Amino acid sequence: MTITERYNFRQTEPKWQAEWEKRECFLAKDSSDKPKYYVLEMFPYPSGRIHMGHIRNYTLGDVIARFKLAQGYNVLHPMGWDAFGLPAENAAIQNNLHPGKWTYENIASMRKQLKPVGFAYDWSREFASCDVNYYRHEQKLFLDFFANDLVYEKESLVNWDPVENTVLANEQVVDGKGWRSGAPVERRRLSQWFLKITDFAQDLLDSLDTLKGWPERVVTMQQNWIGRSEGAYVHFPVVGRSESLEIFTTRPDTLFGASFCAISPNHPIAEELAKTNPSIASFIKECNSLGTSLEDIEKAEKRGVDTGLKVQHPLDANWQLPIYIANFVLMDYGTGAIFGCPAHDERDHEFATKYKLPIKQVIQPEGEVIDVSSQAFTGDGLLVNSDFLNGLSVEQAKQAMNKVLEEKGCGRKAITYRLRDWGVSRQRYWGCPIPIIRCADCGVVPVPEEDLPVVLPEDVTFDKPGNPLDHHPTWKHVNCPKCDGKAERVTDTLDTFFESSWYFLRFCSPHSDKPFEKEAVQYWMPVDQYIGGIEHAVMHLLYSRFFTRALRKCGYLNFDEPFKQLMTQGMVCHETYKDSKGQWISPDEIKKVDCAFVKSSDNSPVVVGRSEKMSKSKKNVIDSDEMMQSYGADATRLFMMSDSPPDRDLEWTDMGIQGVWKYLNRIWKFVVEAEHYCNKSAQGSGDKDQAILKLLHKTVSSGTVDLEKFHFNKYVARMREFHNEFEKHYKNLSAPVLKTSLQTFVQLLNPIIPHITEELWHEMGMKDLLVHEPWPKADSAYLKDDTIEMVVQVNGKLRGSLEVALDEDPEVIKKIALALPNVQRIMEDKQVRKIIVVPNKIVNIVI
RNA sequence: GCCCGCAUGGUGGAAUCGGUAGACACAACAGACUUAAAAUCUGUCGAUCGUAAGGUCGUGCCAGUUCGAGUCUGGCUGCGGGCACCA
Repeated sequence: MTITERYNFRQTEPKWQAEWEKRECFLAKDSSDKPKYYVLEMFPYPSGRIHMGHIRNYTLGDVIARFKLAQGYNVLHPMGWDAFGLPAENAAIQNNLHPGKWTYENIASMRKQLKPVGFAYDWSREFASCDVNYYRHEQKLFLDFFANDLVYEKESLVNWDPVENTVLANEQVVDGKGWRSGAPVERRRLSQWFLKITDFAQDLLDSLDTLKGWPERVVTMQQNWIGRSEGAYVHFPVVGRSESLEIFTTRPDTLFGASFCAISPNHPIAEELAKTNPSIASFIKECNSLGTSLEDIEKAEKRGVDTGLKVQHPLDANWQLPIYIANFVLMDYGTGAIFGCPAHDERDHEFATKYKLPIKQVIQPEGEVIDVSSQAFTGDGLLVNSDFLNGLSVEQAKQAMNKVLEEKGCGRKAITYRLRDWGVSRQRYWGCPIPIIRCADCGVVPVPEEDLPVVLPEDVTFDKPGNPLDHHPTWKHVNCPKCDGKAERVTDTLDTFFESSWYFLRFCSPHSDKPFEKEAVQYWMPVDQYIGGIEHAVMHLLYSRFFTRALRKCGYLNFDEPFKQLMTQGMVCHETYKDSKGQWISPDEIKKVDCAFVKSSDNSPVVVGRSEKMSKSKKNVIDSDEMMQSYGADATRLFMMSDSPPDRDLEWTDMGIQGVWKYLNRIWKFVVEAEHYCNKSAQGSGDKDQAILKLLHKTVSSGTVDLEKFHFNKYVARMREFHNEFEKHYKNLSAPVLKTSLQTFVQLLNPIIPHITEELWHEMGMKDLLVHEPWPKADSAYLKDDTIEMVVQVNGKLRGSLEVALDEDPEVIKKIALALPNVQRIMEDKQVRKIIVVPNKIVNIVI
């Protein structure tokens, strides 16, 4: 076998990677005559191994980067590490390793895995967010936010493990218990730092309309997350007390249908009552054992306890309502108190039925009989049993009620948002220290800028629970920058979403001694194409949108939206397997015998399960290194791109990667052979030349559109279609047509399989690198057809087809269609009622 | 519980604006080459009736709009993502 017969990726791939690096093909220049293009994939958490989900994410970005490079853009395509986070601390506890050591070792091994895939990254811009040179700037940004009134401190609820005396992440609460101690968690108040994202709620909502390049579902999810609602605050005087209970409602129109008020278990009144009332205290304790996760709270059975307290109806002094403490009322939303109208709200209805509270109908839909005792009616209608609101529509009633509430001084119209301010305090070591000092005399004192960075101490221990920064013997003890008296650092670190909210700005000028250079950000931002998982649809993307607004307020930049276009990719899945004992087993522990899988070790039968997201727990992870070794980067890349569209899940299969590998060899063999054929001075026929040129230009034209829309799987299919046709006829082409067609074909494949195409380009005797070649352009002269095929239907059913000139007269088409034998046969002697002609597409005869 | 998606042959998917359902592949089957296997090449490949021409059914389920629905509307079912301290 000669070298040209089989493609040797083990030699080729490293060779061209070295060449690209040597010639600095992918270094982004901070100024250029070319238009700029910033393509970014969500930077990875350095968990230790590159998995297939990473490879898919980065291949998507890489194909775009290479395509845009060829199209003549100045491309920025960077890579870095989202390196702070909980897993590093867990590893530290388990293996007695420093989180920093663990993290940097992981980064090194992941970088080593990533390089052989041949991504067109500008590696000179790489950084890890746990580098002091990254987080020192983050501290500066925090201080600027502080100075610009975007930071404040307030008490909020956390999950507390009473045995370990530690704050737990939601993930660390399993069935209401601490994951290590097994102790039931408690909700506990803790003073925490918050960013005022709600200052921008309306703007974050309004600007979503401008994000035309975002998937609609992500926009909808953000809209719902921000959750603007118009309603009213209403004061209910508490009977026998001087205070009143303030509630928020979106349905002031139903105020005359009120039958109870409910407050959160964490409402001040509830907590006060708990001090003297043991049954209330135990109910609150039970509610608190649910932890802080909204999901758990809302899934739990709706329960309440009567406080014994009564409120007066704001519009009728003789009407009293009970106050309940209810487990579904959240302290974080509105005022932590609601009024219940069971007839017109499902949750209130459920609650009222359970505690035998009155259900009073106040809305009557027109021309419909309803029974609110059995089911809440939430639709539109006219107000009844409601004093001055009677006869009004829901919308009119809302306005009328708001007006009266305001006049009587017992309420006011208000707009609220579901969005809450962003709590950024974490009681953990492996994060960016919050640069604040507490002084007994001066209070809260920000760390002076010249004292930055506040560096994480290296000498920490993880032998006891809680925050090592808090335990550290010396770190937190400092002198107050104002009065020089004894003071303490805040030992909380920032939420890791903080790092990922501005890293895309840092990539524009990663070596700057400021957070970023204004000019560089001005030039590169916004990110033209951002790519990552749908799981980040709300939080990360919303925080980043908030950050640019906050930075704008601080004078750092002058735009609001960081990501012009967004692509959300699906997961990488694999079949799952279980052995005869029902234990998960991995794909490399099994083998195929007579169409069924058995365990390699003992030939026992294996149960094949459905395809699921690759995860360690289900043992269906395919190692990227193994694929690199067996099939190489191009094959892995091609498989990633050719099967599923980017936003859907991709199922990794052994057969699939093998098929792609075979195809790479077919490309190799074909191009090499055809190239030889060029030199045999082939004599082509004009007909075949024209036909292949037509197909070639059509392929270039529609292929370019596919790439622009990120329809990579269709793009690959189109290339194969062209290849199939080309391979059939290449021996009948003239040498010049064969040559250009081959070159264009190789070039079109380049963004997806860059190594083999670079090698073929070289084999074809081209002097420069293929990555330097401009993207091919389609000649419109080849794109038009003179005649087209039209389909003929009778009553919407396919009955035949006809070939006519482009834009043929509809009357002519009708005649030809009616004359078709199959149409004649179906019609028999029936009358034509109507004929619909859709130009150049279809004829439908209605009989 | 709430919010957001998705569902097309044995499998992954294609169908640009409501206009030929199944492009391009994978698997399978048959054949060629081979001592044999692999590789490669050729052919078949939604179901069903029919010798064929051709017909009927078919895009998770039930309705609806339309000359025409995978695509639009309403109602379900199943699966997935998110729910604020996993990243």
